[in-house]
Order: sequence, then structure tokens, then C-alpha cells
Amino acid sequence: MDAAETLFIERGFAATSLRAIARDARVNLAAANYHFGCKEGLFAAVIHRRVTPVNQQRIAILDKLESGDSSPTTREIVDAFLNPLTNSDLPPHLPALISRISSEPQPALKSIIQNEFAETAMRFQSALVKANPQVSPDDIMWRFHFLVGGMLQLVSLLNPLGVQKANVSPVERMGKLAKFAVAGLEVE
Amino acid sequence: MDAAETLFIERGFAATSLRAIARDARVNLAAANYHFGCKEGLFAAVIHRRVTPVNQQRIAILDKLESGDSSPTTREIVDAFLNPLTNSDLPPHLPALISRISSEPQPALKSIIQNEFAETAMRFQSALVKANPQVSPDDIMWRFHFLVGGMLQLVSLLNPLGVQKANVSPVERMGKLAKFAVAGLEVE
DNA sequence: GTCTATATTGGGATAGAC
DNA sequence: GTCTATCCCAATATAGAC
Repeated sequence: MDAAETLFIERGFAATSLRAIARDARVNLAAANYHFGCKEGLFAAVIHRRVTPVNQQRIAILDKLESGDSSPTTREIVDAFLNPLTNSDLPPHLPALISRISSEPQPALKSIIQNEFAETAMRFQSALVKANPQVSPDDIMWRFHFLVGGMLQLVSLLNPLGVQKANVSPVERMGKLAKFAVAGLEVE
Repeated sequence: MDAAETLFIERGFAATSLRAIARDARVNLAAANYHFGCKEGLFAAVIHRRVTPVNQQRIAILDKLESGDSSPTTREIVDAFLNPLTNSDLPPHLPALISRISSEPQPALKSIIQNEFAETAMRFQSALVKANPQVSPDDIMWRFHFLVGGMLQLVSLLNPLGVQKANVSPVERMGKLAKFAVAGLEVE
């Protein structure tokens, strides 16, 4: 699965062959098919392994914020959404994986991905609606999508698996995005 | 080229075969290879045909703004960037094409695309730096990328080639994005 | 569960007649 | 420039021995 993950990030689903994955992983091609059923099954397994923890972490932080005395600010909600991506106990290429899979064109893969993110998206949109009564829920929905787009763009600008450039750290970049998005979310 | 464009949007580059393109276009497979050299050549031609006009239009609007008496506002610059995408004399699926190609993973395609957009990105970043002296040029660069990400996300949420949903028109959605992005670009 | 070997299909590209 | 036919290779997936 590590080998599959790396190759899916680098080349995308369609351009990655099971043969290349099996070769990199030093496993037999038939064994891979035996365990995952087919190429799509392997894809789903790779996604699920990585996306579940980050979304659990996001929701855990949001739960904690909402159980406090005062309801969370827009900035706190945005941070709860973004910070788990740069958490040091998750693999550093996790954002690259999310970025890549978000743009897979094939319908079967799209529904796999939508299922993974649906609940998290709902929770954060609701929280943002509550924190911004001056903005219509419909506008909040769109602005949340713009935040997601900014996040994906930020990630895709880095060398997907390479060393990050030295001048600005991933954490700092997330901070820049948070500032940008909060201003855009709150504007009347 | 129309057939190729449609299939690239729907399936992406790697999952689209020259055979399928030739079938849809009712042309011979060998003829396609004769004219475009190879699959990548066809891709480059499809991109160039669509992207050149929209970028020319963007730059023309920006030129006009900058030749006026007062220097352009952030909102005017953002509109100059976004509005050509929904211009009615360009094909309505142009945004879908831009969205799709922006996430093609293969390095050869990436450089084709970067070449197409490099000049436009530079011009708009410079204009935004000038309009926002309160923000560092480095931050403007990042925020411009966030705007691009929001634009791509907005587009990818529509059914790529289907009829748009009735409740909000593409023009209105671009307006929502512009408002969001201007607030994020200008914030101190 | 894991291997070798292979069935089967489809891909990009081209040769060569017209 | 356009066609038919084909070369050559790589893909997913599975059969069947171990």
C-alpha cells in the first residue's frame, strides 16, 4: 500500500499500473489482486487508510471547540480543518495524496472519495454557518468550497513528494491560507 | 479536437484513448496521428486553442484598467481574471477544461500547461501587488494561488459538461468567489 | 496465501497502398 | 492526406500448481 500510495500521488490512478506497484513493493502481482480484488479496491484501501485519521482528528477538534463555553470563532473552525493536515504524526505526504485524489476524474473513484469526506464537510459547514450569522448559509457553503480549493491549490504547488522549499514551512503556509479564508468567510 | 476536448474533460488524459477520440470524431486513427504527431501533441493543441483566447482577454482587460487615470482596485483585477471564464462568446465548458487540465499529473503535460498560464499569472500578481501595498508581495503571490484554487474548485463542483443547476448561475457564482477573494487578498 | 504462466484485451504508433 | 492492416507492447485479471 505504501508503494501504491506513492505511485498514485506521482502519476494518478489511470497512469499507474498494478505491475509497477507490485514491482516497487517487491510483491507478486497475483498476490496484490488476491488481497484487494482489483485495482479500484486497492485505491479505496489506500485512501481509507489515510483519510480516516485526518477526518477523525478534524472532527475531534471541532467537538472540543463546540463543547466549550463560548461557540467557536471562524478562525478556530478553519484551524481545526487545516491543522490536522500538517500534524507531525501523520505522514508528510498526506496533503499530496488528498490533492491528487480530489481530482481523479473517474466516477467510481469520485464516489469513493465523496463518501470519505461527506460527513466532515457537513460538520464544518454547519459550524461556519453558526459562527457567521451575518452570511447566508448558501454563501457559507460556497465559501467553504473556496477554502477547500485554496487548500488543494496550496498543496499541489509543492513538489508532491519532494523536499519542501526552505523559505516557508507548510505550517506557515497553512497560516497564510487561514488568514485569507477567514477574511473571505466573514465578509458581509 | 472537439471530440478530444470532451473526452479529456470527462476522463482525463491517461484514461482517454486515441481510438475513442477517433471514433467519436468519425475520423481515422492514423489520420489523427498524422496531424498531431502523438497523443501529447493532440493534448497540447486542444489546450492551446482554448486557453489562448481567454488569457488574451484577461490581459486585454487588465491593460485597459492600467491605462486609466487611477490604478485599478483589487476587485477590478479579480474581475478581470474571472469574468472572461464566463464570457458568452467562449465555449461554456471552458472552465471545465481548465479545471481538468490543471490537475493532470504527468510532467510533460504539466509543463505544457504552465507555459500557457505563466505570463498571465505574472501580470495579475504584479497588478495585485501594486493595488495592495499593505500586503507583502510574497503573501500576494500565495493569495493569488488561493484565488486560483477557489476558481478551480468552483468549476469542478459543477457537472463538468452537464446543464448547470438552476438555482445559481455561473456568473453569480463567480461573483461570490470574487467577493470572498477580494476580502482575503486585502486583509492586513 | 503465494507463485508461474497465461488468457484476453486494448493501447500508441506506423508501414505502405492509394 | 487518408485509408487498411498490423506491429509491438503493456494492461488487468485469473487459472492452476504448490
